[in-house]
Amino acid sequence: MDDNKKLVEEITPMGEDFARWYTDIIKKAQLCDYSGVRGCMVIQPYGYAIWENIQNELDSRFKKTGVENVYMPMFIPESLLQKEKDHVEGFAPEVAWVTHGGMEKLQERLCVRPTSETLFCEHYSGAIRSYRDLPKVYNQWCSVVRWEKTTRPFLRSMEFLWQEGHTAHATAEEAQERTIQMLNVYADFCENVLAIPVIKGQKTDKEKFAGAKETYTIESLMHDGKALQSGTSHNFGDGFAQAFGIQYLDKNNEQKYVHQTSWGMSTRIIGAIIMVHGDDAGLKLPPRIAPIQAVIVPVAQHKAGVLDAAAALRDRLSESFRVKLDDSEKSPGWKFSEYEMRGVPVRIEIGPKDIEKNQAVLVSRVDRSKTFVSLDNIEEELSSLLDKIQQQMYDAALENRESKTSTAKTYDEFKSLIDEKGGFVKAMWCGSEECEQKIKEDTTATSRCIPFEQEHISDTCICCGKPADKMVYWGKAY
RNA sequence: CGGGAUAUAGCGCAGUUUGGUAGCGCGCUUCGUUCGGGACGAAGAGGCCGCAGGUUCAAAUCCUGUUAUCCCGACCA
Repeated sequence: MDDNKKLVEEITPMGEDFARWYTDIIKKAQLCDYSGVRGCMVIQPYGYAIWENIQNELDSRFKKTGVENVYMPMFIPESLLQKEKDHVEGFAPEVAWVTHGGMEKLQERLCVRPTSETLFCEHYSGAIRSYRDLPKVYNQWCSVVRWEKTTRPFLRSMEFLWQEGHTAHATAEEAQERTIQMLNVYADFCENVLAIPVIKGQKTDKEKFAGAKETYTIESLMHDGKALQSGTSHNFGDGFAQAFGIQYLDKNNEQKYVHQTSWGMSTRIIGAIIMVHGDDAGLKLPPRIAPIQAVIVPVAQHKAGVLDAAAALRDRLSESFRVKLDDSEKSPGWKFSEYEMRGVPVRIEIGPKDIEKNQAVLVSRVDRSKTFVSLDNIEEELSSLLDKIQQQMYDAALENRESKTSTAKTYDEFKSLIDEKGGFVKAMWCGSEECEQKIKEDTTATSRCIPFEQEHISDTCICCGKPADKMVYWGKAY
């Protein structure tokens, strides 16, 4: 076929208008819909199915590290929210308040949780008495509300789904270990399940979470060269413990404050999947997260035996894969485009000619390559094709990130790279917030992270020229 | 929260300047022919013109207000 032919007329090409491409994909793939509630989205079955797969994959990884799931209230009394000073200052501008219960004005207003540190802390302050009660390694799956000024589907909505893990430990070392452990879980999940390569590192003081001692992050790069914080893990030290009085008696009968962590990943990651992998033909889902891994499209389905063969194939493959048979009356060509647009990794065509030869056609979403495979060993063929696609998608994402990552030695070079090339720019930083602020004002780029994998680019700060020993990833971010 | 734009059938739009019977394309329903990259014909169904006020004999159209969405900034997962 002619590769230049635009199959899906409704999708704005990425190169023309990336923001529009993004919303086109979401609408056409039926991931979510707008609702009558400002800034809140209706997550549709296909989008929610992706979230359920994310939940399953993450949750099982969490549980292997000893995490237990709980559920906390969605309301936080104002007095409770205010116990930790930095935390409340960080979140106050964007919380929603409940002021009335029925007709009655409340004595104390309640905020709708923007995050649940305070609730976990209050619970821990009562539940922890002795070192024998530690560690507490809790997580909850829930939604939170932040009163955002501008919103975009998945990337920033007023209510969003996420998980938030909150732990309490006897020692600072143990808390730090847990912080990094969970960051590694997120990184492993992104790279191996979502096929999204990430940069692991630490946030600067300016960018860290309200109330945290240290914030760690995984940063990924979208197709348009903008960065997206894809997961975070915070070490709170004993700051919250002091504010909330969370103490335990250690083996020597001494009162000690606990050390805490929190970590989260949200439906925002679905935005990353779209923007890292998608192309002008639509969404492209990594096989390990795709709600439909293979769609069976019967060809000439009115002919005797075709639908039966397709249904039999579906039943067989459903034992090991997430498979859908589309036996609707749409033409095959329509179905090809439709499932391509919705990002299904593999299409399986089966028609009279195939049935005669005991075969089916596997078509990859990545490059539309066709393979004719015998029905005798189609499970093996499909399985290896899905693995291949998963790997190809990771490789392509990595290549895109590498091609959009550069190094700057002078400030002029830095500014022009940020401005013209975009992507990540690696540069040395002295550690001062003034330089960070100036860079942001000059370029709108922010520090994404101080990566664990450091490189020595030069001896001096890209901005002020003073001695610098930290290499930082900079970039424009979502 | 500032600056700009939009809201008419499920989706995409015309109609608004100059007030006068609600339109087009796609989709949807039924029947027939089709089927290996978005098939074709015929016949149908579908609207309080975002919402609330106002002006007028008459409002999708003019005036207020309001809500939602999009784009660009500032703020944020």
